[in-house]
Amino acid sequence: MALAAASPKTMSQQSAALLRLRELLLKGAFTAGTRLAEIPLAKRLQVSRTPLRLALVALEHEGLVQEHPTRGYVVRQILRKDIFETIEIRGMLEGMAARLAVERADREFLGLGNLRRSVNAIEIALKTIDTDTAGAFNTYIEQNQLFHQHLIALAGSQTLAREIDRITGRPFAAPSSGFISAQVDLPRSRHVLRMGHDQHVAIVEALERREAARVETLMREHARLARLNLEIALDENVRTASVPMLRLIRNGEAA
Amino acid sequence: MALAAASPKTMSQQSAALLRLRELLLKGAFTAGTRLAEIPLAKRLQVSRTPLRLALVALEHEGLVQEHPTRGYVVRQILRKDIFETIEIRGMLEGMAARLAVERADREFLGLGNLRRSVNAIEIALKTIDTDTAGAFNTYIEQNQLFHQHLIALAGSQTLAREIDRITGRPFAAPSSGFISAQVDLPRSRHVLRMGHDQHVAIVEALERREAARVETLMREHARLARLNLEIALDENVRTASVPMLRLIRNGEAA
DNA sequence: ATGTCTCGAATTGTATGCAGTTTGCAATCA
DNA sequence: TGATTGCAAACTGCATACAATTCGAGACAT
Repeated sequence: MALAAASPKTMSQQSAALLRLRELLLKGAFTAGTRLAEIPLAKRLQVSRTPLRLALVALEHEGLVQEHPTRGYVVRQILRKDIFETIEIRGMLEGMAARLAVERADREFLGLGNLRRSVNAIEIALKTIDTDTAGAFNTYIEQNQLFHQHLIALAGSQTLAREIDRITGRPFAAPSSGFISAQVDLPRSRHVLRMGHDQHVAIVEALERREAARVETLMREHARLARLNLEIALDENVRTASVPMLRLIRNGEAA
Repeated sequence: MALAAASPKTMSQQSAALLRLRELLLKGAFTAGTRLAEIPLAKRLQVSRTPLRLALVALEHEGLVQEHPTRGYVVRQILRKDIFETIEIRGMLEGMAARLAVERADREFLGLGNLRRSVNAIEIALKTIDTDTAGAFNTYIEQNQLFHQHLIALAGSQTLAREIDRITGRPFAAPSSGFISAQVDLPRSRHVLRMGHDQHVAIVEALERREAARVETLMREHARLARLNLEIALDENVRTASVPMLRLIRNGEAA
């Protein structure tokens, strides 16, 4: 076999399976609860069953699939509740990161420049939001991601960074370009961008002043924008055709 | 203890490998950085390489082992810094759990009885701490674990419970019987028990009064006792013979 | 003596065969 | 008609063989 045509370098089959399967899951290619039969899935991903198995174990720890008691793995269903809680957890962790950044007295915030750059870029983009809505959204998503990355780096905690990474990978836990840009047309979503920007400004200010408790609270609240976004999307019935991942969401209790 | 999730009847080879290897790692059977060669390890764990591999993937996500870029897995080294950060994260998450417990207005805290029972049991045990030190320690460890479990259950968040479980499984992130009981003879450690108990009392009180912010802060601080414990152990040079896991800890930066 | 290159042994990553279960279907019975 | 049981197909979990890499030892050149 070894038809590694698609991979640029020599990527292990396991990584290939992991990446491709994760992408499929996040794209919502399966409905919640679907059994992931190994043989057809292996064929689809162009790997054999062994590396696929390894990928499934990894994805279980990422919370995207679930071990079926008697039979392999199934696509994990995502309850709204789960998403909201995950967002809240992300807020806690990023809040902690912001606090740690302040508490590290050793560095003189050399990294604040990066944060300011992102904030400025968003500020400029937002001025043209009515004429170039898509562009403003794209800039926001891009620079927002950088903002968060830099802030987490400032915390100087490898451990925390890892955890945030894990959480952020969960569906809808953090703004993803595919999801957000589906909402470009909604006025309410535009307003969310402005709110996010204003929060960024406040966060940078709090960091400058070394206001640890404040910046922690601000980051927590900032994370909750993801919740607001999701609620808007569900309210407005964003067509699931453009965001098939939405189909994974269930309202009620666990089924 | 969802970490011990396994079917009692037919334990899969994978679960067996996972449990036994985790135990070995947490016992400090390997020094940090040791390469985990598959063939001898498989022999030692009485499983074949395939399930062992799956267990290693799982353990990587738990943070106990690390993938070597070119060659299998190595035992992850634990920096003091990592431990302290992990403890802090646990405090954040448990604080969130306590807050959620308060915020859930639907239940009338039916579970507070469990918490009170644990608190009372510890209270009684502490009265005999000078005559039956070991017994008091054991009771504390046992009931403390229950206390935390019940509190987390009160939060009613499966997602959060999972994350806390993950974090708690990390070495030294939470009081473990093997570690704590090695400190029975230290007066400072006895004092830590009393502090922990006093905090439990305050936590229950805050829950009763539905003081969300207070209980969150209390839980955070409560987690930091684990840090204090570790520092005492390192200060007093608790013999690594009795807690070989201590050998995994390194002080400096990543090596 | 030090550094580099080559070759061999050992180890990992992958594929696949096999056995034990589970599931779905169908036939039988109430 | 509905439920139950038995059977066959399919699938998972595991072990192992095979191939591709990597590491180390030793020789050779500088």
